[in-house]
Amino acid sequence: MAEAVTSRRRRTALSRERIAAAAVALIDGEGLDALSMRRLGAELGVEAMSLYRHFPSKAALLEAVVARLLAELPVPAPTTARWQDAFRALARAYRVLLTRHPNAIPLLATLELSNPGSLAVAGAVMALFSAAGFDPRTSLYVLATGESFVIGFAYWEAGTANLREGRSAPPPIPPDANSYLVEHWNELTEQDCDKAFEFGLDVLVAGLEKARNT
Amino acid sequence: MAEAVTSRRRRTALSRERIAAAAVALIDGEGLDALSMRRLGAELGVEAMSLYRHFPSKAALLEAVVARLLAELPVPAPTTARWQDAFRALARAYRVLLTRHPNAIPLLATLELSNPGSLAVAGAVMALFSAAGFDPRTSLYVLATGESFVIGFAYWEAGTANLREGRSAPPPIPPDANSYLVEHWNELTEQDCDKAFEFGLDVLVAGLEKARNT
DNA sequence: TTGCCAGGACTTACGACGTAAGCGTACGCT
DNA sequence: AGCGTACGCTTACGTCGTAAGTCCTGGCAA
Repeated sequence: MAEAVTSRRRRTALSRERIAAAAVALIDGEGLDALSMRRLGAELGVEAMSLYRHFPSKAALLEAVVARLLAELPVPAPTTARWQDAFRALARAYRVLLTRHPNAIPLLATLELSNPGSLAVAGAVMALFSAAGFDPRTSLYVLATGESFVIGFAYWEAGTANLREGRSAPPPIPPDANSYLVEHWNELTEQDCDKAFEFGLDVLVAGLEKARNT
Repeated sequence: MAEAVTSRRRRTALSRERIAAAAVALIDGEGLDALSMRRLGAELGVEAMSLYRHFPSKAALLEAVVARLLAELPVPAPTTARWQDAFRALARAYRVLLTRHPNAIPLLATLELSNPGSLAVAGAVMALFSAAGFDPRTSLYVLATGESFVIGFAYWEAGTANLREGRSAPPPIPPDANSYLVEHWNELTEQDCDKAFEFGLDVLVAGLEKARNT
């Protein structure tokens, strides 16, 4: 009876990993608001309070969720590639992460640097830029600028999603809209977020190149 | 009895304006979570349900809060100034707004473009950049890039506040931190957000100048 | 002046939330 | 065989947003 020893346990045992995974699935599938302890418990075939055996609070659970999401982001290794390319690659990877988990954006946006995963990435990024010739203080500013752009862009993308997909009132142009707005309404509703992101990336890289030479 | 005619009314009458103002005050003073209908009612000397006479839902109230906050942002008028200066001025003004209401950042970050105030600003900004020689589509990208940076930076600033003010564990350096991180820990804890923001602004403007000439 | 009406605040109630406290049980040791 | 403990369950409290209905009061018509 080596295998079936545990008879049929309640399903498979609860664990931090399993709980966090279910939480991510729930957030992705039904939004951040759907993630309540009771609901998450139900999803796992368990009562809400059972989860507290594995996490001291919902906040702790959310931390684990963030860590799990951040693990999807490859920490950049020291590389021989041009720093411009490394920067672009990292920013794109971060955006992909946020795009795959749009409902988790607020979680990742309010990231405290106390999060170990977050610190690891931050350290690697700063090392990368220092190696590229930026001084440490400036490397930090570069990190702040890059991360700000990616996070902010995720909100932009989410905030204009209704517009782009025409899910809000067909043309909700307010009557008092300024004339420029009406004239170029199409630009707003037909915008291409990939292109906008790449535009921002180009701007940042060009600006950073100049900053590096001063 | 021209004045005291209404005898002593319950205080001063409730109104959308008064409610929204109290909501902003409550958010600023005690955080977004403190804003509950019951609590807000109490703040106004009134029961929670009375507020529903003036707003159909809490979401509607929050919209009014956002509108009120956005009204603090001066909509840029067409100007003869260099577009670089106008861009910087607007970004700084937005940051000031977010800094004065840090607890409201999530509200402003999730801004849908359906918000009239938001649309007005967006239109003005795009008009400004078009006048500066960017084509309309590119003007939109510029708007997206700039707003993303400012919003994202507000989160960065909020997320590193504990670190900067040393309110978190004195040095919460994780033991497995990469060596670069340990070595330059000071850069993280002593960072100057004003300088970081200005750095990002410089980068953006330089990058935009280059984008304009291509 | 009297009477009515409507607007605006109050009361009560429901289901969901996070979580404190304590209980029962079945597994893995010795 | 017996026991300790890890882990899930139950109950309960105070909070939330808000649906539904009640009651007071001030302003106007007659």
